[in-house]
Amino acid sequence: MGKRGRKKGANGEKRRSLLLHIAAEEFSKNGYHETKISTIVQRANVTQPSFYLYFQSKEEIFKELVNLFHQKLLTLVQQSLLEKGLEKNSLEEKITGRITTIFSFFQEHPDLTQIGFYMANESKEIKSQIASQIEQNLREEQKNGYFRADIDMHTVAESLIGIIERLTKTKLLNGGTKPEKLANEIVRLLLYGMMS
Amino acid sequence: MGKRGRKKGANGEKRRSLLLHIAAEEFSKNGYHETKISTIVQRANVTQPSFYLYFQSKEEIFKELVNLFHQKLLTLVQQSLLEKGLEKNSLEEKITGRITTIFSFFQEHPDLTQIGFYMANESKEIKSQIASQIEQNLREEQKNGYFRADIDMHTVAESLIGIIERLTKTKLLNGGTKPEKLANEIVRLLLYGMMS
Amino acid sequence: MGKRGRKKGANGEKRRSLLLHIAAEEFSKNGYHETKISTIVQRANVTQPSFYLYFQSKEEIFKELVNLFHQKLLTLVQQSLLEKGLEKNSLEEKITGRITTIFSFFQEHPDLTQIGFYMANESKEIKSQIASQIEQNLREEQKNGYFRADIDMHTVAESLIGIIERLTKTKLLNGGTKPEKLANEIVRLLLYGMMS
Amino acid sequence: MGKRGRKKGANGEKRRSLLLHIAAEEFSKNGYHETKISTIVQRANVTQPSFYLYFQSKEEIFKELVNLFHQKLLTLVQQSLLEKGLEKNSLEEKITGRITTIFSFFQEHPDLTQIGFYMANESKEIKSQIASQIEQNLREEQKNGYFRADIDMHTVAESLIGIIERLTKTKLLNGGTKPEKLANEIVRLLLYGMMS
DNA sequence: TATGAATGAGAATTCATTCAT
DNA sequence: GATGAATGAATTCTCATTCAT
Repeated sequence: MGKRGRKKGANGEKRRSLLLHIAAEEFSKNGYHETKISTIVQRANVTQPSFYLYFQSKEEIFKELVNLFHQKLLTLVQQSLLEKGLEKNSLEEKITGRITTIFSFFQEHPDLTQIGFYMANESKEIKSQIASQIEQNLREEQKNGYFRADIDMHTVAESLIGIIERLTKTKLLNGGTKPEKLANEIVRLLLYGMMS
Repeated sequence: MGKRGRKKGANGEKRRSLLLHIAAEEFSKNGYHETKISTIVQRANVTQPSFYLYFQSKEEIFKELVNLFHQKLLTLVQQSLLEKGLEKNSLEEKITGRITTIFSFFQEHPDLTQIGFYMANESKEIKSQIASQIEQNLREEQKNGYFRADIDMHTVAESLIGIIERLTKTKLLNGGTKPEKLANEIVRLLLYGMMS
Repeated sequence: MGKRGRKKGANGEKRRSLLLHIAAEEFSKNGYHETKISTIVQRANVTQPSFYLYFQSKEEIFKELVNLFHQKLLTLVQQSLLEKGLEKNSLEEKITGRITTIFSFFQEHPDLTQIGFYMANESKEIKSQIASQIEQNLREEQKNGYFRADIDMHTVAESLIGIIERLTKTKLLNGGTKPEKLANEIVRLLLYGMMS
Repeated sequence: MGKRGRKKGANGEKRRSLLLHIAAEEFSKNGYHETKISTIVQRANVTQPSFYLYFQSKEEIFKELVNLFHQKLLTLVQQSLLEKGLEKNSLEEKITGRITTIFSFFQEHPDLTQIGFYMANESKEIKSQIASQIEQNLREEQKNGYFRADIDMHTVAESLIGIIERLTKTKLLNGGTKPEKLANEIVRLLLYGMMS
């Protein structure tokens, strides 16, 4: 009996989580509108009303996935700033480390990334937030004389987001390039430029 | 004679073009699925069947807009390579010129850009095509010794696309930054890097 | 001027007749509902409103084709009864001749036959009429002692119609069997039966 | 247990079957195109989407009816060949029995017959199949010397199908003539012919 | 808690037919 | 007489969501 009570909840959590997982896959693969609740529940071996036991609506489950992504990413970025190990590194290493972290995260959560970073309406704000975070860091370092003073760090931060956005799609998720390598390349490009 | 020549389609062409224009706005603003044929025709003061007089389906009109964008962009990029004026310029000026051209084009056709560069399935290929074009140019210039030999031009080209993609959204179409300024900033960034 | 007046009418007749011909083909091939006015006018190189210059509606042109078939068939059957040549023939030859006439007619007008004999609502009545005509003939001959008295000529007539109906489809229009041969076979079957 | 077993679908099956039944009536009465889903669901006291709960499309439900007819008819014809009772009968009785069986079936399922035997595209093949079955039987009996050797059994089989087709419409379904009587008449006609 | 069954609300598309010139 | 353009009126089908049990 006690068992029953616990079991139920546990099962419920499992189901919810399964639905969430499958939904992520479907949204990521097919987009919001092309994803059907019917498909999700079928894949989860659950009836349609059950779905609504766990989620209020299609939009709601989508939002939840977006928030999940957002949360995780935010935590990550904030932690990344605090990492002790970085302190001993050179500036280049530091920056590369941070970007690697982001790429790694994207690689580990391709579906969430696809949803939260590319498909959601909130993507805009999520990116802005990250961009803003990056900008702050860079400004700090610029103030410390590491970077040329005539560079607009807003543009740099936005550019970096753009690069990450693009390379994540073309080289990380598709091409399977390693996060470290990717980070390295773009940091060198941005730090030293292309001129010989 | 004049009458005869105009006989077929003058009016129809106008309607068609109006529908196309409105559709571009709607798709651009609301996305494919949220755009309803009913809205388009209402705005054009036409009945629904009229729509099907000019376009085979919702998908078809969307595709037409994507193709329009693709065509125009391709022409632009190819012309941009041939422009005489550029010959006398320095490398930096040349590259800046080319990127300015792209930004200007996007600015002139915000709806088409939104559709063809961001929303369409074909976007992937369109960007790849442009990236590939850019890569070729850069390689050439690299061969001529303008750029460091150890830089992977594929990554650079992709990065550039990413930057363009992002800045177009955040600074060009939204913020109203001038194409020239934008191009200038990113070219300087990529050529000389951030290091002081 | 006189020329013009005549020309117009002549052209009109030609067009009308062309439309009628094409319509027959389309109806025969695709059935009533699957046949689109748009297809007919396209094939005839005519605009849609022109169609309505010659025919009141889709139904009307279909009916006209049915009537055409009906008329021709009726004329044929009535003539067939009067044919002098038959008088000298034996009964078997006479009957065979009549049926051959019908098969030949169907073979010459496959589209009209398909429409009037198989597709139209009126088919029922057309067939009944022919059946009734045949029945009368047979009764006459029965009265004259040619046929067994205990045979119900209504059933025979209906059966004959059924046979004609079926063989026209399977052996005449499709298989290309000759009208004479077909008529011969079924007349011998009906007259002498299968028993050895 | 009983409850559990019934749990899934009892009600649904009823609805489905009701829809199927009504659809048969509508198709049979009005033909494929004139039959509207809206009419079917109205008559079944169900909303339109419910229809799509049970059938994929209008075409699908039509096909299902055709298959139903086909299946039943096939089973019937095959069983009819095996019937023990026939063995003791004379040839005439045997054949009459078989044809009676077919007529009876048509009489019991007038809507399915109308659909599967007259309206469907597959009708052609269904009839061919039956014709072929009949032909085989007759050939066998011909080989055994019951029938004249110079008779083409293909033509006979096709003729018989034609007769059945026609008499079913005019005398069985409309006129209400008894299957036995009908079968008797046509068998006698075909076996002994009309000549006195 | 779970599910079989149902539906409200809408969306795209089709086609015969007719204006207006 | 002819046509480019337009439309009224349907019709099939979809899908997220919710009853009733």
